[in-house]
Amino acid sequence: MFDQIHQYYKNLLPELTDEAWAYCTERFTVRSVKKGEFLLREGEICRYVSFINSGTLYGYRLEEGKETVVGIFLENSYVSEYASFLQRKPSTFSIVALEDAEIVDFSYDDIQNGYNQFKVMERFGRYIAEYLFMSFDERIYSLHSLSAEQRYQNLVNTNPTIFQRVPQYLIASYLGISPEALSRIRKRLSS
Amino acid sequence: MFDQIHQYYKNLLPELTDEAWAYCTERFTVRSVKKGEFLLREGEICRYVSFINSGTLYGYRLEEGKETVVGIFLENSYVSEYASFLQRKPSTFSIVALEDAEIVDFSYDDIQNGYNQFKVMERFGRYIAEYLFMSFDERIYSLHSLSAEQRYQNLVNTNPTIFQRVPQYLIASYLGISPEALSRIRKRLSS
DNA sequence: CGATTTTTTGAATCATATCAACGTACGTGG
DNA sequence: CCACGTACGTTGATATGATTCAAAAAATCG
Repeated sequence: MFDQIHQYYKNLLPELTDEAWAYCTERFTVRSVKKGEFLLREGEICRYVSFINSGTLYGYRLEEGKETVVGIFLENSYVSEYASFLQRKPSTFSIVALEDAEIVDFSYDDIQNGYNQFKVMERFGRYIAEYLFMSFDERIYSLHSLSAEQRYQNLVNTNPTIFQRVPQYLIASYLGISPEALSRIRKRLSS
Repeated sequence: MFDQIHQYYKNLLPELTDEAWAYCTERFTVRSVKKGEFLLREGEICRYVSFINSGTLYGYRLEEGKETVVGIFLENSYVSEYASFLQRKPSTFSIVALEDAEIVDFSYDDIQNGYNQFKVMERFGRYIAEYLFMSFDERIYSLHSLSAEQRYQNLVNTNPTIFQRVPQYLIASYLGISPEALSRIRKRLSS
């Protein structure tokens, strides 16, 4: 049940204590999310950080009636609207399952309590935030300095399997281009 | 000397202890940076997180012989190549003073030691990373979902004074547009 | 004040968006 | 199991916003 997430923790934080890990496992709750179900709706406060045991989800914002994809979340990583979670303010996007998924929830209160009780948890929280910061750093670089074509190639290189699991028009939106443009880029690069 | 940074700490972290603060002040080093001087050069490992007492700096990357501005750093905030700092890997951009500046350095080793010795410092590091994450979240939104004109207006609203201190062509680069485009946007909006 | 840097303006060009139509794949109910 | 409908992907034509290049105008600095 918690094998994957335990692996993730130990990997990020070798000094994790048994005591702190026990604190976590006692509070984790496993949940099944069916394809098309919402994990979070725009405007709600995000109360959990959720580890994805299996499945794929994506986050989107409604803009002028259209979906803008802000994130794609794959297994063995976390899904959350972390800014909403941290600030306890309404989320700016919704999260939906693209496929049936199994996730492990860890609630805001349990996490804050964990920070208070265990120094090693405090460090874990720091590592998570630092990791997210660095991921965002990459994404800013991509959006700021790369062409649509380069952003596409970047994504294919770092995540070759994503096209087998996520519809192309959602990937296009995530990359900040139209579905037509992505189709043409792929055609251009394949020939 | 450390009044501003003390204010910043207490604001972010009301539970800061005298002991932890003493640890910091004993290790802070104040430095003057003249206009045009480098705080960090692309390729070097960033060894400090620096608080800006006064002055303005900016970070840029060289791309096809041109400067791409990745950040603008104003007084009473931090300047660093934090991804380089955290991972101890070569920085992807340089940092230069736009005006004479006074900064307070806190070194990597002293910070890591602080994390080990004081739980409250560990929390401080978490808060900093969480804050940076949320700033980047905003920037990604801006680059992903707003037009050049909207990004400009956004910047003017959140930071009206920046145009008095930073040349327009650097701001244009930071916004991801050409100086000519920014000039035309300003003309369009002023009329 | 002159020299240099920064900003503005104009014209040509380019990448991507948009709109519309068509092709294809997929899953569901008959 | 096939047929139909819906969702997704591709292609073409046109529109749009931003880039690039060149040059002039304005601001800044020594």
